[in-house]
Amino acid sequence: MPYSKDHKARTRERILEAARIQFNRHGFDRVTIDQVMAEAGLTRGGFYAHFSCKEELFAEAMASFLHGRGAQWREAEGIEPQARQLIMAKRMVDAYLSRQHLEDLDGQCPLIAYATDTARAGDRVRDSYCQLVEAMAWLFENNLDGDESDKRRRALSLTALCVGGMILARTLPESKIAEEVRLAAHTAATSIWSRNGKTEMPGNERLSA
Amino acid sequence: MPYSKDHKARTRERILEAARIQFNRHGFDRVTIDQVMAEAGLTRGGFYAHFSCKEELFAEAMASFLHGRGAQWREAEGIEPQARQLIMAKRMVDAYLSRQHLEDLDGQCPLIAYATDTARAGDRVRDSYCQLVEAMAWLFENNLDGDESDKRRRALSLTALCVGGMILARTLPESKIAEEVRLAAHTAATSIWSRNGKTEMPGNERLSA
DNA sequence: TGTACATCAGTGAACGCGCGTTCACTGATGTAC
DNA sequence: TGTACATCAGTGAACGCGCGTTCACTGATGTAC
Repeated sequence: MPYSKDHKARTRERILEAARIQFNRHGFDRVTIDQVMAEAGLTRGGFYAHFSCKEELFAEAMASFLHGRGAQWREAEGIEPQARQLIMAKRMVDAYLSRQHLEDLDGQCPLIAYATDTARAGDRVRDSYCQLVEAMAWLFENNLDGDESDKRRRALSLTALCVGGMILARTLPESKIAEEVRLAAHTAATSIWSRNGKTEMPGNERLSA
Repeated sequence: MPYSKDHKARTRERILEAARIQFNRHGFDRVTIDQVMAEAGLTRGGFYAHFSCKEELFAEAMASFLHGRGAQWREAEGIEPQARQLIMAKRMVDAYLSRQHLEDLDGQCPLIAYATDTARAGDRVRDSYCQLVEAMAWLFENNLDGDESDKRRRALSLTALCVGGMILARTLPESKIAEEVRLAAHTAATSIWSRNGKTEMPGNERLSA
């Protein structure tokens, strides 16, 4: 057994991290395998010893966020999943919708950067995306007050608001409105996490169909 | 002057409509000019008599939505911009977050389908995107109650919630959670449009920086 | 301790393909006479 | 009314380039003896 046991595993991690950053910056289609491998200090040919195809790399890079860069981020922001207190949900919302997070293109949450690419990709990629949504919703849900179904609903709407607000702010040209959207989303999110108990139900039958 | 006056203009519209649909389905990078032109009943070479490059086509196709397919959609949903009544904001929210809209990939709002592609494109494309955001926020703003700055804020957060909820619902694998997100976003949006007066302000100084 | 060997992570040239863009040409149409 | 002509929207072959993927090879390293 040449090379130490975890030699290949560490190389794989390097490729994944390089890929995650490149995909964040340029999107799936505009990142080449050459680019990723070069960024990881390797050459093209070695790629297929680690991944079966480019799309698998994408799915794995997205999945790596949760326990990699995402965990660092949660730690830095003082987000402890098990805390189970309202203050934690607020901290999440504040950090997620912060200007720092908006500007940190390399470290940004994949839910923001990969949405459209994922919608057009295969099941494996979409499953990775789904797991991140579940993880984010879970973090919110476990740190809200109220009855179960209401907590779940509010957690999911917070997720939609955080991700949606950041996607818009990132997509709009750097201007007044991008900031306005981010801040408006934050205000609305603050209002959702601080409101306990019931919210109005939609009255449109098409929606509950 | 061979060909009637508006002959070329009509051809251009055909190309734009074909492009809008193809971009909705497959995204900017995966749509070829061949594909668009064939869909419009033309051949490759004629393209550059109408547009200077592929990205210009993208910007124009997005811009064409507002007065084209988007106008049809608003009409079908009974959304009259000038109505200035709360019920109109509700109708917008209901229609935007409806299952019909989610499933109508070809007619879907570009804010949902083009977000990530736009974030990586040039100024012209981003300006088109910005105009659509402004238009949507304007529609909300003019149909809400409350003081001006509060209306604006709620209009922008409704926009973020509608777009974000739909992007997530579209990106997640077809499953329970995709529906949950869409419905949760709708519940939260309903709560925002029906709430008049002040909402809590964020308490984090970083956000107002 | 030192040497030969087997393993396999990584290399880099090559393949095949498709795409954006260009350009010389065609042919349908409105107009001048 | 009919014909020759000018215009220019649209054609389709060709160019140049880059990318995902393959594959025969290299060479660094741990192990057996």
